[in-house]
Amino acid sequence: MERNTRQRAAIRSAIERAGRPLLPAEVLQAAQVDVPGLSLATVYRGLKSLVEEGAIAPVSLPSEVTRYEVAGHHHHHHFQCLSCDRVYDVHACPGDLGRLAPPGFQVESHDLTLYGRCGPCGEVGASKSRAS
Amino acid sequence: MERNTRQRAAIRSAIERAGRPLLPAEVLQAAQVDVPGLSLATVYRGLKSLVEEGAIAPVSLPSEVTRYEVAGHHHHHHFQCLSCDRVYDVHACPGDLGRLAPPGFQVESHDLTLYGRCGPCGEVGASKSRAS
DNA sequence: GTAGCTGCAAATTCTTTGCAGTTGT
DNA sequence: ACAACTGCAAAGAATTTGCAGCTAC
Repeated sequence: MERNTRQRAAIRSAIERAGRPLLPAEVLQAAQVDVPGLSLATVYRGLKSLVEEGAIAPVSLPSEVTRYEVAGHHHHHHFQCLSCDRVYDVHACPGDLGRLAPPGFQVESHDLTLYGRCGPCGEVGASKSRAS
Repeated sequence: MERNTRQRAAIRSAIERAGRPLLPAEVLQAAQVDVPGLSLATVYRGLKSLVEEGAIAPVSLPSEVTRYEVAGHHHHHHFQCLSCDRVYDVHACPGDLGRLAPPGFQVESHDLTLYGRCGPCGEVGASKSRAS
């Protein structure tokens, strides 16, 4: 079974504090506040085991490296800001998409990603400035 | 400007014949029928320049390597078979998704991916057999 | 005390690039 | 002719893994 190490706690805590899906590199940076010597390999191993125990969930978007967020949200989708690249949860769903598939195709699930300008970026009118 | 080489013609032709989005490795395999010595590096270079001249379009799905299909289709989405991993076009769209975003978020575009069992796989009941 | 964890470095996978030789136009 | 293209091998970027030492239980 899993042990309760400082590293694992720091990884989990970093994701919980963020409130939005984080990249492995962002998790590393945030978790190094608690555990300065933390390595990226440990972050990857921690992320994998936290996903397996159901504490966090992977968020995979087209052309993007997999991010991670706290698990337990119900079915939801994501919004990616075209300006800062940050990803946000969208707790809404068009629903009933099975009818869109070609005849003979059986739909079991779906992923939806919205793209545009997020609240913070819309306010300041920043153009393609990376997230902090 | 671009030159008309056997390699480029073979790459383009492989994608046109497929009728569905192909992985770079699938393009290589299909194009090697025309040009046996074709290298993967040339496939990548050819794909990039064909995208730039608008002949083909990249298809990027969550957790998947970018595939390529012929350009010119109007707005559409994709279906990925959970059994054979192949990707198909879906010429339908739920439309009007801007209302799903949080207040203050501006939606400009969206990506939708359906998952399930494709026609061919549904018929034979194959379980997780890779595409040919 | 010991099995599981950690950091480091090396290995993997996918994609890009440098280079010297080849080929359209 | 000459610039664009090609194959090969090496370089990159993201992720995984082998290993020897560390640590929670």
